[in-house]
Amino acid sequence: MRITAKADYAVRAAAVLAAAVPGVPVKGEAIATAQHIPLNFLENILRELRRAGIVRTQRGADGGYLLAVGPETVTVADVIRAVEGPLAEIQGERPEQLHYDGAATALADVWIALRANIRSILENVTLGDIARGQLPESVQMLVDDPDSWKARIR
Amino acid sequence: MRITAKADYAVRAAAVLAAAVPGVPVKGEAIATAQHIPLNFLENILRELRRAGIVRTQRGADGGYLLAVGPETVTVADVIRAVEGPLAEIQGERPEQLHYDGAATALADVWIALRANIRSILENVTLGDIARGQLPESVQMLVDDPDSWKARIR
DNA sequence: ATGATCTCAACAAATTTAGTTGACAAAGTG
DNA sequence: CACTTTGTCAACTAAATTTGTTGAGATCAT
Repeated sequence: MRITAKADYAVRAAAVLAAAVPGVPVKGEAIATAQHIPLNFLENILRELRRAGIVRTQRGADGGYLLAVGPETVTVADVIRAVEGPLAEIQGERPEQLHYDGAATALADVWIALRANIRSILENVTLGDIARGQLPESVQMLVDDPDSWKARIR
Repeated sequence: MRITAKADYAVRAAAVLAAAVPGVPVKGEAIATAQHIPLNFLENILRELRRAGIVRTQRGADGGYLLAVGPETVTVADVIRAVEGPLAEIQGERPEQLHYDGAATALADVWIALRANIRSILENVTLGDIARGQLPESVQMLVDDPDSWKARIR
């Protein structure tokens, strides 16, 4: 269960746009230096966000990238899906398409529940939330629980 | 956020052992055919589960694999950690070790909350639960919610 | 001893990840 | 118009990860 560099970069770049003055384009290079993201790679990512309708672009001098929609209407899940596809996959299949035999039959339900819990975080945090530094209460409750911060030693 | 074939195989193999008659070894080949897992790959995985103290082995004729501990004391999270390392990583780092700048500062908390929600499923389902086909109520509630089954169209 | 079974290191093909490169297109400025 | 700035895009690539396979060996019960 890993978040790739690409997905992480995408959310961070989108957060920068969410925090920018509305209507004023932010240059790719400004995003790259602010978030320490390789510029060329970032441009690939921003182009995918544009194709997904999350980002708008302006070419030429004084050009750059802008959010295509309001920061409160785009969730982290939207951004990740735009660059990586489905939020949760098991061996490349969506959880609801699996079927297991014998002793493992109930495992399919575990994956369904897992995806539901992943969604309940990623679909409830918007770019605006991140840019403002104010997460929804249901998410903040988890952050405030000391247990959430403990690394489980293997 | 994907579950690899290896992690999926590991949980399914462990579920087979959890469902077996206690004390009687199950042959690798029996697990492989029951769950449609390539035998050689499965043996690699079972060896890792043995090193993690989850599985016990018996060599020779009438040998095979057994759970080293009670099925109710091993969680899905334990099995996945044994073969894949930490449950949730962002760019190879644990969530609590991240720090972001500027507009993305709050993103670190999102990853913490995400891991907490992943754990609340995977650390609360045991191999016994899966083998019996009876998941904990908090997990089953999510499975019973029709929303959990909908594929989000991108 | 013998056959069944697990052990282990090494190898390897395919895929994914994380980028880089270079030619091009559009927008604004002088 | 020429020129600079910026995004667009396809193609390429190195490294890591995933998903296995192979073959020689160790161990156990009979």
